[in-house]
Order: sequence, then C-alpha cells, then structure tokens
Amino acid sequence: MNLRELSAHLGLSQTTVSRALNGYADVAPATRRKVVEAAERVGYRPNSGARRLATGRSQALGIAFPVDRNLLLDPHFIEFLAGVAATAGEKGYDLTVSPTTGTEDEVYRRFARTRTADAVILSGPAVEDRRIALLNGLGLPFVVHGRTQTPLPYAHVDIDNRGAFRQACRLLLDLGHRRIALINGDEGQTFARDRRSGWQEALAQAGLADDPDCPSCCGAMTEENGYRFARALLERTPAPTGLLCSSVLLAFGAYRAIRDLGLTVGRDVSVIAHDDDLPFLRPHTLDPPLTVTRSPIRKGGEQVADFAIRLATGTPIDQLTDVKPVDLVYRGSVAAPASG
Amino acid sequence: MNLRELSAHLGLSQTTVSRALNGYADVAPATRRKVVEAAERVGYRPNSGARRLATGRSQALGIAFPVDRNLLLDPHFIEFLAGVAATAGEKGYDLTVSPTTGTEDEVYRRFARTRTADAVILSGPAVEDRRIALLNGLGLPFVVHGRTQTPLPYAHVDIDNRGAFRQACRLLLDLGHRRIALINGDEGQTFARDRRSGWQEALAQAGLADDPDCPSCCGAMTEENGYRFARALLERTPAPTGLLCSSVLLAFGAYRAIRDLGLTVGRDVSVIAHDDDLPFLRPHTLDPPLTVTRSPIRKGGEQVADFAIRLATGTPIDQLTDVKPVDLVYRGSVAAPASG
DNA sequence: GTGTTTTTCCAAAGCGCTTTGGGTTACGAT
DNA sequence: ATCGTAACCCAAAGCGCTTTGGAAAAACAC
Repeated sequence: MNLRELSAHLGLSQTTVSRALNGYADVAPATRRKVVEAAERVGYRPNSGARRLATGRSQALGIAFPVDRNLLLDPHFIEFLAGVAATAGEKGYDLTVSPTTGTEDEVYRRFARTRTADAVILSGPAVEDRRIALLNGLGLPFVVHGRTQTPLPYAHVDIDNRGAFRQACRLLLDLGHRRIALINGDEGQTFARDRRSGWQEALAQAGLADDPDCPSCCGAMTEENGYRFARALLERTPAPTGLLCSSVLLAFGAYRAIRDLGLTVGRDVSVIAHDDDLPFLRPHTLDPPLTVTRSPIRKGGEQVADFAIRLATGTPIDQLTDVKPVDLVYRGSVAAPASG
Repeated sequence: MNLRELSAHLGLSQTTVSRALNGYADVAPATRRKVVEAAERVGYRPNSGARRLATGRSQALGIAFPVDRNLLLDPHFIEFLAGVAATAGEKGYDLTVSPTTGTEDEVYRRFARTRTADAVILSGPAVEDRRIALLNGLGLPFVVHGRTQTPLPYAHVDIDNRGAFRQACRLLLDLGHRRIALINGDEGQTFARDRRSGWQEALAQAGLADDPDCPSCCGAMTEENGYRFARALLERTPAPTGLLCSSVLLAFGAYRAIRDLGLTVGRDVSVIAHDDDLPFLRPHTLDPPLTVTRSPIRKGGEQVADFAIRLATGTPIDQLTDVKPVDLVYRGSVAAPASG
C-alpha cells in the first residue's frame, strides 16, 4: 500500500494525506483523524527511499564500526551502541553502521555524498582527532562521544573522567595510601588521557607529583592486560597499595593477579575501577565487591543519539554539549593500607 | 555532483552514464572508461534514496538489535555484528540495525513495508521461533544464524554445536572421567539445546544416560553465572570431575569457583568450554590454558552477511545453508581424573 | 550497393514521496 | 449581497536515479 493507493482509498489527494500524516496544520482535525486511522489500519508506511529522495534527509544516524579487532572498546562499544540504537529507534530513526578498518574517512565521505545519514556519531575520539576536521569539511553534522582537542566547537557528550579519577585517587590518599598506581586504557584516547590527568592532579595535591612509587601503565582494556599490568606493578618494590583501573575488565585481571601473588584485595591492595555498567560484568559480584566510579555507557549512547537527531533537525551546536558528573561507589575493595 | 550534472559534464546522456557505471553491456569500452574515470575524479556517488526508489532495493541488510539487556549474547553479539558489518561493507551494502525490546515483529514489519532492508539477519534463534513464520509471511528474505525447528526451508549458517559438545564430552570420557557436568547457555536457544544433545549423546554412548552424577544447569552466559553454577555443581557429592561450559565467560567464572573451593583446574577438575573467539577473552591465557571447542563467531557473521546478500540477489535458498564443523583445541585445563 | 544485424547511445517514463503555489468553500464583517 | 479572511484541500512539479523502447550509426552479409 503506497500513498497514492491510500489517498485513492480515502478519496483525498496525496497532498492532504501526506500532510495529515506529517502533522501539518492545514488539515481539518476530522480529516486527519480519518487519515491516521486508515493508515494505521492498512499498515501504511512511507517508502523510505522515496522519502529520502523527496526530503533529502534519510531519517538515519550513521556510525562507523571499527571491525579490526585491535580496537579496545569491543564490549563497551556494544553497550554504547545499544543506547544509541534505543533512542534512535524511539524517535523513528534508523541506525546505519558502516564497517571500517583503519581510517574512517571513506565511510564519512560516503555518508556525506550519498546522504545515507543525517548525522553521524563519533566514538572513541583520540586526543587529536583528524575526523573532526574532516566531518566539518564535509558539512556532515556529527556528535562526539567524548572530547578532543580542537579549536572548533562541536557537539559532544562526555563524562567527567578527570574528576572521577581525581576523586577516586583522593579517596585512596585520604585513607592513607601513598603508593597509587594507574592501570589505564590506551592513552591515545581522550578518556584515558583525562583519567590520567585526574590521577595526577590528586597525587600532585598530596605532594606526590611524579612520585616514582606511583607508576602507571596503559593498553587495551582486556582482562589479560589487567592481569599483566597489575602483576608487573605489584612485583615492584615498594609495591603500590592502591590500584586505579580504567575498566572493570582490567580490574578483573588485577584481582586475578593479586590473588596469584598471594595477596588479598581490600586488605593488601585497594582497587578502584571505572564501571561502564556492562551487563555481563557486575563489579559488586566480585569478592570483595569492587569500588567503582560509575557511569553507564549506555546512557551516553542514548544521549548521543538524542543530540545527533536534534543536530540533524536544526538545534545549534552550542546547545548540544554535555559533560556528566560521575558517581563514586564505595565498596569492599578499598580500605586503609596495612600499616607498614 | 549528481547524475545529471555528471552526464552534462561528459556530454553524454544520463542513461549512458548510469549504464556505464552499473556495468551494463551496451556501452562502448572507451566510453565506459571515460565515465568511470570522471566519476572517480569528481567523487560522484549515487544518492542512496534515489537509487532505492528507482530500483526498489535498498542495498542494505537489516538486523534487529535486542536492546533489553537480558539478552545473553551481548559480548558475542558485537563480534557477530562485526563480521556481518565487515562483509556487508565489503560488498557495498549498508547495515541497518533496529532496536527492539521484547518482540521483533514490529521491526520486521517495518523493514518489509518501508523496504529499508533487502534481507534481514536473524540471530539467536529459539528452538521454536515465531520469527521464521513471520518473515516468511512478510516475504522478506532472511538468513538465520543458527537453526530452529520448522518445516519450511530457510537460509542459515550454523556450527555443529551438537558434534562439538559430543566430541568434548567424549574426550573427557576417554580420559576416564565419569562425572561430567554441563554449564549451558539459555536452553530456549537452539545452540544451547544442541550442545546439551551432544553432551547427552556422548554420555549415553558411555552408558551414562541420565546419570544423576552428570548434572547440568543453564542460564545467561555471564562470568557470574559461571561462578554460581560451577560452585553449586562442585559442592555436590560426588562432585563432577569434568565441566563443559557453553562459553569462555562461563568458564571464567568456573575457574574462579574452582579456585575458591581450593581445587585446581586440570588436576581436580577438567574444564572445556566453547570459544567464540571473542577478542577480549582469550582462553589460552588462562592458567591453565583452557581447552576449547573453537569457532569464531565473527566468521559466522561474515558468512551470514554473504548469504543474505546472495539471497537478496536471487540465489535460491537451498544453496544457502551451511553447518560448519568445530575444532577441539586441547590444552592444559583437561587431564585424566585423579584416581579415587 | 542493399538489406540485416549489432553496437552504441538516448529521450522519456516512472519509482513514491514532499512541497509549492494556488483554488474552493465557509464564515463573519461590511 | 459583497468582500475579506481563514480553513481546508488539491494539481503538479520535482527529488536523482534506473530502465524501457527505440533510433542512429557502424558493421556485416550477400
């Protein structure tokens, strides 16, 4: 059933039916009701291609999907994507994912030229990210999940990574810890860089700036790396008594390392991690329950999608920036350091 | 730059340019070369909406994205999706994901009516899956990742789950194990049901059909469940000496449980898991390295996408079914049971 | 050289929708 | 009765592409 058939069926013109369905003012309430009802009844849905062609807009959000597996975020990405998809769907938008290996330039070029997406979502921004300039140049609206260094204004939603890790580190310091190590994600990405800054700020405030007993390491956020990093850090002398992990997956590995070394989480080593609220990794089920800075990454996806749609429909960029504060959830993995 | 401009620029008709670009026979090689070159140079890309409208096909694959988090497959799904996206992209297809909560009917209806996707991908089929009938009724081509019970023929790619778990169980039996437990995924899903069948078959062949000392349990494939299930199983008397896990994540939890009970993997308890080859969970890095039945779920995604595109372009269904054998990779988590 | 086929190209007709730029009709005001 | 103004509706023009059904030109057969 298409528009022509539907309007013939109703004895109205295509124009009127179209306008009734799209909420224009100049159609009588009674007519509109009839139209909407009939459309509902026969299950009319506008052909997406035709609508795209006519309006020039695709009612779709685009996102590049890095399929090469070296990307650190796999388990986080899906959760983020779930959020994006949820609100996109809710607002009648499709979500078009395009695979990329290496550079995403080609995908964005295609989005822009074929008008396949009205706005694109940029995730995992690097500290200096060429994509921003590219998208600006292409005139393709975009919103960034995270932040980056650029003079240009850009729509984004982020969490206060720096504040979160400053806070987490301060908690350990206040408890008396003096040797606090950071197990970070890839520091080419802004979120990791920010967390490092937060950690450093707290240390500096405690007079521990660049203290060699407060080491750090970074890399892909896998369980395996968490184990390796934690193990390496804890085998130093003196060993750190506090561990800040950039993801629960890393903390997972850290727990394993701590156990393997005959130590006990919460007694010998305090651990705090950032929790993106992945459904299959629940920090409170660990033993002892893991203290976290918590911010559901899915929520981030939802807000990014919302911003992207608003951007595509004309909301100015400066109204589309948000940086969410992060909660610190105190649990059993943290305690005062053993005296001595 | 659109077709009209491009053809004006070349001094040719739109028809000729279009046909040249789309590989029709009736355009002189020299002309074609000129056209292709010019298109390349000016970066011409056909408007996707226009093409959809004209051809009736969208050059897109559709997939429903279950955003309610009770879905077991989260980490598996992304990897599968990566495979789908990769080959879709390679072949010039977009991938449209549509969120669903609960039933996916509405999404498929929409795909069908708006012609947003030329074919859809069905993942995580239940043993009896209403979606098959629905899609058949809608006339929307689809390919299933996995199998289901239905009299209708349908395109699918699956792995030999039954054979894999039969094989794994037989290995343990051959080593002398007599109490082998199964920690399975949600048995409403076909893959889990098939694995159970394989386990049962091997047990039956060893004369252990329905042996009460060979218990099983099932549920979402999380680390947490792996821990709970393994712990419960191992606290029975007599305790099983062999554990078959439906995912590495479950095995992960099982390892933790085994350790917590003061037991040792490979010595007191042998563990085998199915490995979907998730990049952030590497079974060989566990201690001891985990024996697995291995089949990269990403490869599955790639093949599903390939089938879906072939289906959309006219390949008959009966040429689009495949069930891949599964390798058993023998590692240190398996040994003969302690005598006694 | 004529007739026939093949090769190469093109004009024009859609695909199904939105939107512009009027028309009608109804109604209150003059 | 007449005019002006809303309120409601419509015909027709596109959006950018593909595809049908030729036509013109070139190649071939005799």
